[in-house]
Amino acid sequence: MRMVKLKDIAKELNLSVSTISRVVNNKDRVDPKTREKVLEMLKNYDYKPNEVARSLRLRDVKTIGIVIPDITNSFYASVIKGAQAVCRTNEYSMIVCNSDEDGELEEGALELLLQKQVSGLILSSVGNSFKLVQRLQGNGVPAVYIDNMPPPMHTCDSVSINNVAAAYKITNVLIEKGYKKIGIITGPIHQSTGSERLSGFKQAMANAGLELAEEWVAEGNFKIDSGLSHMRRILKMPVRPEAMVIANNYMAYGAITALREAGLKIPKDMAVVAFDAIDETGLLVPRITAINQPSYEIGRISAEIIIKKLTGSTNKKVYENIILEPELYLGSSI
Amino acid sequence: MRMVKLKDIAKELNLSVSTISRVVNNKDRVDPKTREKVLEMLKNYDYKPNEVARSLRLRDVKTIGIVIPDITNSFYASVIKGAQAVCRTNEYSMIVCNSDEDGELEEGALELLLQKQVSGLILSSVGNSFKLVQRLQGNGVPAVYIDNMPPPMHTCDSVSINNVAAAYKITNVLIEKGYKKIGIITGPIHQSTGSERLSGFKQAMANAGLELAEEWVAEGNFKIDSGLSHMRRILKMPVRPEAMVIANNYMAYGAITALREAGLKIPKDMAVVAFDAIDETGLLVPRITAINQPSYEIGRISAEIIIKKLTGSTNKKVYENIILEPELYLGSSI
DNA sequence: TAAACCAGTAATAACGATTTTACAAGTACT
DNA sequence: AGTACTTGTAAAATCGTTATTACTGGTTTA
Repeated sequence: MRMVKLKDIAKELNLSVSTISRVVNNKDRVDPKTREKVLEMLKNYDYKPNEVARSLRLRDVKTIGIVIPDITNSFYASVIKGAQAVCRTNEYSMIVCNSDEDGELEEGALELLLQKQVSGLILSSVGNSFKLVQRLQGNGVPAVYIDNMPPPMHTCDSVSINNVAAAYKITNVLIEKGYKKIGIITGPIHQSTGSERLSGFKQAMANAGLELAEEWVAEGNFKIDSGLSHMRRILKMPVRPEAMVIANNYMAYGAITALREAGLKIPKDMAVVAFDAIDETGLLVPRITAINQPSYEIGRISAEIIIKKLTGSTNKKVYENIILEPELYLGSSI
Repeated sequence: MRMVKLKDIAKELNLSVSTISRVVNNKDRVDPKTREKVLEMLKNYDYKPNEVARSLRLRDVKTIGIVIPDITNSFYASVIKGAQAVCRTNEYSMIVCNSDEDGELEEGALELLLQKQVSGLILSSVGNSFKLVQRLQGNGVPAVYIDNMPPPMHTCDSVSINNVAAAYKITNVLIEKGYKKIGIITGPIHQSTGSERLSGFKQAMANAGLELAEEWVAEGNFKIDSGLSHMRRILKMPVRPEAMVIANNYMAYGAITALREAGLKIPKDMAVVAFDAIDETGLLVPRITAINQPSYEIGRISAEIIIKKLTGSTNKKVYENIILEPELYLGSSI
């Protein structure tokens, strides 16, 4: 059994396709009596318009593409969930692509989305796909960067937190507690999240007049293993830091594991602060003090920006750079 | 700047659209010299076919739809990731829909996917959307159920674990350790996961000749709160179970929280076993003994079944019901 | 009463691709 | 030399919609 189409309904009622279409789309210029008849028949056959044909004709697929590094990271999952909620109420759907933290795969995903003619794009970039994004934008596709910002940020929309300020803030929490020997495991330096969090950390240290020990500054890759290995390495040093800032949740898991391996207690032997909701179970002891990004909101606002640009009369060339306020969660890890 | 299309290239080279199309699709019957010229021009303009038009003509959108209750649940996120990997290598994309555990929203999502003409469907159903799924199948769209099975399972493909056997097994782990007074917090009884896990539990109890105390059998809803409140209630009873089976990860978080509130230790005061990877951080103490579903595999195999049916010559009316072996993780919670 | 207008409908032309058919010129075969 | 086949290309049909234009009666207007 094939799907019933306008033509079938038209034939059944001896009407033209265009009339049926006008009924479906609730346009005027159709006799109330005819409309009645058509509506009944549509219901009989349970007619559902073919969105592919519709998209082609209207040149709009009503679909937002999202490319993120890892969907199993609850931060990104939550971003997606937020964007979804907005999409649903606006009858948009979402094509979700995992880049697996791989720049090539990210570009592949973007090309796919380009070909699929997505109406809008949400992107957390791990590579340098900026040119592709510009092409999308050139075709009238609004693009919102989240998490990692592209080099020339002012030519894109974005929704993020102020990573420099956030890192500054959480480092200061340590400093105010009296910690002086502080290290950091940050993210890849070529990603804005990595470099900005490092930068905020350094500013806080400098501002407090604290010496920054370069051997306690490690560049991780935002994955568990890198938190584990960097912390293991640091723990072997003749002089250890008293506290560590860890630039994301996964690396924190690894770092904490390294501390436990070494039989060290948090915060007695070393204090730990981090980024992202470390523990969605709420069961981890001690609770880790962390900068908590409003992930759901990031997704929600991103989708709203896109839909506003698509449906509203706002100028597409005017870009919004939304900075959200992260939440500081105070645990007992310091 | 609009997107360049076949017609533009054709005009530029004084050729017909069909010739360009044949070059793009690597069909024969085109002069090598012409092909050369065309290829160069395609590269010049960086031509990318419009997938919407293509999909309409070919009647295939090369897209798999997936509807799951909650993308922030790492189980489902992992399913998606597995399916994605397969989709990527086969140049399919995925439309992801959250049902938020709501039957109505689930149906809405399915209708959307139907209209979008998705090529295949992966579904974890929380309601009774079976009729809609049948309609999809009637249109030649392979549908794979995961997690929760529909009532007449033999008319659909499915990938799951044997929930009865798994519950039986993990209950037996408790029994072999010598626990006799055992309770359970299961999922909604109208969902197969809920009822089957309860059923396996009951079989294990009966088989061991243990008495089943009905007041220790609670029907939860797979969310944190329900684990919390049911466990609180059970802890207030005059006679407490010595061990509890919890039917999923979220309810386990709640149940463990209730135990901690009451100052009870696992497993000394009460043993706990559960379903799903309780702790992705690997930091929870004690580690919870649990049935671990191969979520990534479930996604991967689901997508493979769909793509095989779409591209292969397999009969679409022959359904596969894949039962995967879950992993038993032995923690120190018993 | 003829021109102008209107409501209701059908016919037609898009949207951007692929596939089928048609056709022209060149080559092979009898 | 005339037919048949081959090769390369163009033209047309198609996918299922929506939007524009054209047409048909009937009603209003000058």
